[in-house]
Amino acid sequence: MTPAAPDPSDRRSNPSAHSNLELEEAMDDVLGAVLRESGHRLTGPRRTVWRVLYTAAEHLTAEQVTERARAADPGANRSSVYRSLSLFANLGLARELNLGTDQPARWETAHADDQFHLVCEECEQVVHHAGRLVEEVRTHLLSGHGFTARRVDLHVSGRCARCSS
Amino acid sequence: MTPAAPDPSDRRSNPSAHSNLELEEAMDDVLGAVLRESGHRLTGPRRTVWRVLYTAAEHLTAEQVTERARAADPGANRSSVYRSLSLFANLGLARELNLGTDQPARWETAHADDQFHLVCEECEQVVHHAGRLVEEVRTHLLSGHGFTARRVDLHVSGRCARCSS
DNA sequence: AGCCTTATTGCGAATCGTTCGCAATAAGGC
DNA sequence: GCCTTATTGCGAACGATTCGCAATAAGGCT
Repeated sequence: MTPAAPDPSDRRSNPSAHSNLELEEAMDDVLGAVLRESGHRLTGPRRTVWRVLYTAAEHLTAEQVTERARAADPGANRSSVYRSLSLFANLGLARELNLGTDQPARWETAHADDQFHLVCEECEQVVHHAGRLVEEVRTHLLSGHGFTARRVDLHVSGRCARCSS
Repeated sequence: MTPAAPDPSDRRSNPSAHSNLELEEAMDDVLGAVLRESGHRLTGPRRTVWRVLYTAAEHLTAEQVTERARAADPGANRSSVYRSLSLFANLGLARELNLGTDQPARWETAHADDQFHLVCEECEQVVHHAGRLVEEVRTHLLSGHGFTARRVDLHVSGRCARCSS
């Protein structure tokens, strides 16, 4: 039931290493393949949103995605951005994260969810942190409690090394 | 900086074991002490909200807290409930949890945060799960990365043993 | 017990992220 | 190129939460 979720993190390399054209084609290929396979259409707005997400280093709010999308296509529409984002989430291409009620949701390209998020309360930076920890949680819950984890969200807030002065 | 957070879970026992009066007095004592110590007033609305939270088995939304508060005091006000809840959170008496953008926030009495939440997607039940895991995360992050974790949120969604059929 | 100060309440209006309805548009199969 | 129908764009609607402000009541003081 869970669609293939390509991990694009390793493709987010220095753009100057490849021609823009190549990069764009590569992004479109990923998107086009997943959309076609799931019976959806590859449209302009979806391509734009996907490119924004794909080339973003950080986690973006829907609003930020919209702004950046407008840089490429001034007519980019908020509703469509939301629709694209949630479609991508359903297809396993993107992931929504909630850091708190006060904060709007953030979006990122999907990655295996055995990573977690560290938020520094001082510099407000959000970093991914890979580790086997999430995998441990999974197996522990399954073997010890019969609970099959589909999604694991580990969110830690505190102070990063730099800000601990 | 983190105020004392009494763990009420073990007091949430069968009400018939104690007189209602005793229970209510005990609840008020906890609340009154924390409020007084932090320079706040013990008011009717706060008492009502606290009792609701304290005697609730599950995690309640602000709306649910309001409903239940109205059972005790028909004039209970939504805004005041929100204000009480967030005050309690600041004082370490309560904790807000966010299970997703689509869901409104849930509230519970504070407990040591070395517990995490399992949400079954089938029966929609939310269970606490105690464990040393969160503590492990803390020490790992600190020693390995210099990151001082203040708050750890571990939220797992999937299927509980009963619903895995 | 009564008074005074000022924190807290209650009310409605405002905010803001997100979703929806629907007519207009454009993908992609034929 | 044509036709079907998924998708868009627009604005309005929604729902959780917050805010402003006048009215109220805690709790210290006498």
